[in-house]
Amino acid sequence: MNYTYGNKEKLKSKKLIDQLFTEGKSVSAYPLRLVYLGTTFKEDIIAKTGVSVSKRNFKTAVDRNRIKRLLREAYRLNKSIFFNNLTTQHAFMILYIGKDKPTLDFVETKMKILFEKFSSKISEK
RNA sequence: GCAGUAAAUCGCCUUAUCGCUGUUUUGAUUUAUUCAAGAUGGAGGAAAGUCCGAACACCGUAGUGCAACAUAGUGGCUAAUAACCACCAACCGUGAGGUUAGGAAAAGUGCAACAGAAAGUAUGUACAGGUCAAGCUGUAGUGAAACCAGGUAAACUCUAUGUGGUGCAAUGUCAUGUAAACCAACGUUUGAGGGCGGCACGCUCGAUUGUUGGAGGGUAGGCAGCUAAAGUGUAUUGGUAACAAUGCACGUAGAUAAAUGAUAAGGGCUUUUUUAGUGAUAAAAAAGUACAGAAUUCGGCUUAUAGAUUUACUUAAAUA
RNA sequence: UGGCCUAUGGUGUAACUGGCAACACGUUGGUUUUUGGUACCAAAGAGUCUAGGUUCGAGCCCUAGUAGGCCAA
Repeated sequence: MNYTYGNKEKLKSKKLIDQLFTEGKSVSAYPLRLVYLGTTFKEDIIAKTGVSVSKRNFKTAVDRNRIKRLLREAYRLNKSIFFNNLTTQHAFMILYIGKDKPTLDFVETKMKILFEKFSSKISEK
């Protein structure tokens, strides 16, 4: 089992992010929302993932950092389950849409629901 | 004891598991960095607001005049400031103390609603005094201000002093692209047009050229800048103080869709309740544990902040 | 990171050089109409984003904050 979430797996290219938001599709499980796009990149990994929280809903940087850390933590601990069946490379962006501060348990359960929705949607096609 | 004033300090801790990131050592490799293992660093008193002042970088070494902006008691301190320190003055407070944009109204211009006879182009109501006569004198009345006039400069202005501009998205460099390329019109060595100050003069570059339109090609990532600094702590000396000098010790974050975390357990601290005790206090339970996240770097200021600690000082009324 | 702007009834805007905060739409009530709309008449509704200061007096001047918005490769 691999619980790491290193620099290579983070979504950092501005170009790719722009492409993701213009061409990507999304699924949501409130208060989370996943934007995804099948692409290819050089590194030998299956997915690049980023995380985002709106400044509109959380004014202070401390709250935003806290939520982004929780999202990353939930992704890190569960990603091996999510990508068992995934064969092609993808870019992901996870957005937090809610307005209340969550706990880790809450985020984990929601994220599991979110990726179940995603994988069922992928396998339909 | 209660209440208050001033200054200063701290602002959660420990362990376990799983992670993130900088530096470095060893090993492996596809020779480009990547991977593995080890070692060792990793948010604040405000990191915030961006209100002042600098360092540093570039633009034309940035001259003169006008304009614009800022500051305004005296002295000191500093790299520098509008910050800081001391003193004087005015105002507030019983007091310890606090606040101050605190130059000039005999250079000029303006402003003063309502009320009032009159707010300067000066003028006259009532009562009393007074006179040949007279606002000639006093008081009252209106108002923030009323009779040899004053007020207002956080109104224009004057005086003194100061300010070249733009900011790390500065700037350099590598990569990509046949790209200051190509087409059309107009202008141009008789100087077009530009050079990042608001204007003028002056200065300077200038034919591999300027403006407008058309039709297009790329980049939007990497590296440097980047963290050793007017550095931090401490002691002594000088100074009322801000601060300065000297000695000793330490070597202290560098991310870039943006690291510095998550979870669990335990312990502090505060408040409330219950129980025991004459009481100081002890035990148990519950709740709370703030404001807030580096982004080129420093010195100040301002604002937010649960709670805790220390030192010096004050006493009008009220209580013991 | 750096720079700039705005805030006035429920909504959109005025308020000159500091001197009684105004207008339209909307709201409420009345008249007209068989009823509703239209039209006409009347009324209520703010103390100017917050806190200080200057001034006799502040929406206006000054300082600090709050909220919202804009620009820059």
